[in-house]
Amino acid sequence: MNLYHLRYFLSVAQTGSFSQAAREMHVTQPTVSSGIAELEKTMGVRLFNRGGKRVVLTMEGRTLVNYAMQIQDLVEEVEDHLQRRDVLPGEGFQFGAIDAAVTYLLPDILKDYRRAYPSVSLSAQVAPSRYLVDDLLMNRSEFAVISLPYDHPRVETVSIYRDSMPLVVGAFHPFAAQKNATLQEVVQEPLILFHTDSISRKIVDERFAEAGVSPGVVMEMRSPEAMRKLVEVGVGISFLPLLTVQESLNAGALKVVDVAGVAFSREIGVAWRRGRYFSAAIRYLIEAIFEAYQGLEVWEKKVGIAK
Amino acid sequence: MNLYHLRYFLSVAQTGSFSQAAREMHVTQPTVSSGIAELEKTMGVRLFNRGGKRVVLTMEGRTLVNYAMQIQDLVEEVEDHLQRRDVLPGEGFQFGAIDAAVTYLLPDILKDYRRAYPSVSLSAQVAPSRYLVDDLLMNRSEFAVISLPYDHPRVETVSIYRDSMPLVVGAFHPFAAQKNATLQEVVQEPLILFHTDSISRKIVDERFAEAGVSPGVVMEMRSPEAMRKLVEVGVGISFLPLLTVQESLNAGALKVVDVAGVAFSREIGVAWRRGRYFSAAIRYLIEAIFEAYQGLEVWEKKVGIAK
DNA sequence: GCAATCTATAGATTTTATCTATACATAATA
DNA sequence: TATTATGTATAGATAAAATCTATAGATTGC
Repeated sequence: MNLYHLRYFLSVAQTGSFSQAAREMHVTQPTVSSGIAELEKTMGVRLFNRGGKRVVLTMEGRTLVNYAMQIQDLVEEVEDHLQRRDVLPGEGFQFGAIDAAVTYLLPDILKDYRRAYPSVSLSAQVAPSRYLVDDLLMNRSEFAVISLPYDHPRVETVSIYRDSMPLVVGAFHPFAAQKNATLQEVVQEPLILFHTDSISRKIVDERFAEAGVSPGVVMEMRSPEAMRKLVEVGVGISFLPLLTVQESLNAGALKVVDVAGVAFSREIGVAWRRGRYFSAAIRYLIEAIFEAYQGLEVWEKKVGIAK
Repeated sequence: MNLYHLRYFLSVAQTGSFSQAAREMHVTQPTVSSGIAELEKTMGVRLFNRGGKRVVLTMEGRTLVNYAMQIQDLVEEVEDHLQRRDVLPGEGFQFGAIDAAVTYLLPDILKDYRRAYPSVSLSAQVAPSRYLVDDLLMNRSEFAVISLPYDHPRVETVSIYRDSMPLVVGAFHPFAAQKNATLQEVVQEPLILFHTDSISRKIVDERFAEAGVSPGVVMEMRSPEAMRKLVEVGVGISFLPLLTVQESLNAGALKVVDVAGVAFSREIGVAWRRGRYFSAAIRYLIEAIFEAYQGLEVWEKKVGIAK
């Protein structure tokens, strides 16, 4: 059974003539003849009664017409859907994002996205970068918004946002008054830092190492929000992304303290498995992120405009 | 797009592996690869993300899975239906029959048939033989039960029933008492005969012609039932099929009168367009007719046992 | 009966599908 | 970090199929 033969069959059924169907299908009459013959052979039934000016469907032929039309409709429908890159209702995809991204960078973009693709269900996985990268490598996520840098032979990244990661202290901490401090002073204080498997922590550690000092860590956590709270109530001080603490700064619950000669910052970027193909609905979201921030050109170069 | 490729595709989607799908489909892995590649090319989208131990469907791939499964189901269903010669609900066929056949010969057979094929809708066309043959030639009926003989190069016939066609008179007609009459006596009486385009009439005319007499026809009709009534009330006398008048004879409303030396009879048979293919549901009915009466062997010889 | 029109068939040709062999990439393992 | 096992992609050869041309055989309509 062959989709072309089905098409010939329907045309014959409709026109009542092999010759006319052949003209309609832009093939020769023997082609239609053998197509029908092949169908009849595999089905083991006669589909038409010949021998007149017109051929007439048998009962089995009428049965096949019923099915063939349905099959044909489905084939046309799916080709149409796919070629227009329509998304089936209920269809969706998964992506990853770190806490800061999903909380501060993406909300507006996701809101717009829902308007553009209302039928696409989005599933955002929120976790530390390294877990998100695992998902990428296992093909469980389409892409992820993670902390950079992240070096892996099978992962590509494009930066979209550089976020400073200043030293923040509670409003009543001694540093709050003096507005700046040296690294030597800082390591004397109880520090609340990200867990060692986080990229932000790695950045902090690198700066300390460059300066030849080692911090007195009192707590390690994975949740920046929790860390913010702890700093606010004076449990310790911390280097936290500006995105995370902006509100507390505005409210006066936290204060930024310059650390002489050392700038802490981390980048946030989009990461994906190298060579991955992006469906139109997914590419739309990624490109909306780049448009809102930066990196569209780099992305286009890496993925290839042609797509 | 090709049904085999769709099958490969579904297998890959299910197993997450081209190689495994190939093993499942009993083809080589490159066959699956090129099948998927061909689908992707004609659709213009990527269906799988490769590059891992397992391949993973893209959104478009998931869409195609949806459709491919439906298409596959329909294909299997129709193949099953046709190979088992099942009849789709509401499907049916048309056949022709003369009045006497549909009234006296077929009722029990049709009743049995409804039990064997309850979902098949039968449409019986009741008309004089020559019109029924027109339907056969135009492929509007599958077969017809008509009066014989009927000679046409494109129509085959098999006799199933020989019906005598005696002279019948009303209970109070003078002939009723004497039990027999000569043709010379008969032509003096007002005769009610079938219309000239009927086969039964032709038979009667031939007998008269052989005897060298010509009847005094007072009425020509197409309805044997109406003729029976007219004879009963004494409008005239008639040669009518025994099937038609049996009840009236039993009731005493009509009497049979032997006509010296002349036997009138007509045959009823099944006719079909030469070379016609019969669906199983139709053949079943025809063969039920032959089994109930006669002619099964002749039919099988003419149609071919192989079918 | 004849011309026109239809379907079937045979044989040649082209296209498509499949296979074998192998390259290349990735993931797991030592 | 190299190695092995397992996957997919690709090139070229082969097999299968679909299609075409040409023509025969049949039927309808004039």
